[in-house]
Amino acid sequence: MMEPIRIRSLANEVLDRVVAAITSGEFEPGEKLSESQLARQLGISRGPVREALHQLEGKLVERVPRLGVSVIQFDHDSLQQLFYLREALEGMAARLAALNAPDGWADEAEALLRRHEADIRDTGSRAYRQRSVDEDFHVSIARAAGCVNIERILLNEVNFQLRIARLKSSMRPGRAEEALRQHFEIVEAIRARDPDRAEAAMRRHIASARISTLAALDGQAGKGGEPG
Amino acid sequence: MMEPIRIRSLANEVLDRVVAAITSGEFEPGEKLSESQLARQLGISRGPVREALHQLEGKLVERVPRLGVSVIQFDHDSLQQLFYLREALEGMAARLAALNAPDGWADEAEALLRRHEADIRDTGSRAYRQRSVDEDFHVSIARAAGCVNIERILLNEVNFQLRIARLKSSMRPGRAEEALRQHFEIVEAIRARDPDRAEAAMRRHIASARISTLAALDGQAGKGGEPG
DNA sequence: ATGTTGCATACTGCCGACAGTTGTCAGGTT
DNA sequence: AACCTGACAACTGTCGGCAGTATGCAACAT
Repeated sequence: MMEPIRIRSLANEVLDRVVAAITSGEFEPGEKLSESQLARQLGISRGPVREALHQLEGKLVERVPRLGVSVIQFDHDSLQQLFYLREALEGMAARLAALNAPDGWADEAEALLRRHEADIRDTGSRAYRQRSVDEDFHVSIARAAGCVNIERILLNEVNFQLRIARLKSSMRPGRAEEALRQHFEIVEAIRARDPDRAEAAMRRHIASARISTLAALDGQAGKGGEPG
Repeated sequence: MMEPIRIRSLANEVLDRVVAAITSGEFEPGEKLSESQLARQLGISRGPVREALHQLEGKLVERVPRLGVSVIQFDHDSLQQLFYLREALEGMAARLAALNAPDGWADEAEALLRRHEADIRDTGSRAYRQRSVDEDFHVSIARAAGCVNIERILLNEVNFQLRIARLKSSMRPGRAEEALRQHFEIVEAIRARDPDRAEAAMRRHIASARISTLAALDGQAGKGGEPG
């Protein structure tokens, strides 16, 4: 098969690596990232590194003029705001998916959820796989909505920040099953072509995820304690 | 008053100029922007120009690897999607504003709307001033919401694209008055601290703006005709 | 006439280097 | 001992230049 050759610039490569490093916890929140140092470590010039870091500004890193960039930090407020943003965007995505999703979409999504269901039943370790499936589900809805703006923001901003947040807060027992039920509700509303119900179901889902995640974060924050 | 000195890099300066040039129609949609040419015209190196264009990627310009950037084009679909994005984000912003806005906010917003009302009554030319006031109103709500994520996206993505769209479609007679009434409804809902009503009012407002704008665009498209 | 090949031009992606600025720390001062 | 001072190191912002690639055009083959 003659697949088209993917053109990957160095800046793109650096972008992927930095995103992976931050979302995997290799770079800690608040850590300062030096253009020069990264360039030396990667064996390339500062130009592509600079480009990649600029593309992540406001998403995964913060910039201070003449001082450089540092990995964003998450406090209670900014995490709450991230969930509000998700509720708005993914709610609208679910609404548009109910209107625009292709006919076979609901069946495929349901198959995905069945696999997810089996995963939860089989293995007690619900850590990574479940999160990956969960991401796939939400990404699938964003694609089905057919709105490139929303899809881009969810992919390049929300998901990245969400992965950082997930590094810190573990899931509460029972939350996976609850989320799965809500996912089924969303798919059914989209299958029924009911935009109001689809948006409402998605917003309930995100809202309960917000409450659960913030509670988990607060519990861990109390356990870990803060310096000072 | 000791205002903080704004540190402006060349890249920032270029960013502002390019945004102004695109949103004022100096660069037409689809026009190719050459890094080298812009750098020569501005009398600087290609570095800052490159940076600025990268920051506008996906917002005001499109990039094709090894080919460069060109000003984004708006068809019916992408404009509709822009309004869906607005409806989601600004609806949530209105909801959060109803919850978080400081006490004096509603009075200030109402004063802004009164000035807007006077403008509409006094002058028949509702072109620029009205649009500026309209922008101020929506920006004010985004700020009052206290959600930096939503505020940033509205400011750096939605508003820019909206200005391009406004270059092409003129307002229908009576639309300004309708929009003003809807603005008052939104402010009243926020003053009453009623998040459901605030979000619903804002979404009705954006939805009617969407219908009006798309109708105006289609009418002009039929008049102008398309090549081919 | 149509399609292919080769070349000239302009541009993007990338690099190494320089100026100005910021943070740090030794050394001296009060 | 605490504070100020000045130099050193590292980094960001910017620049000019080089290699590889895409566009347009002319010459050639079919």
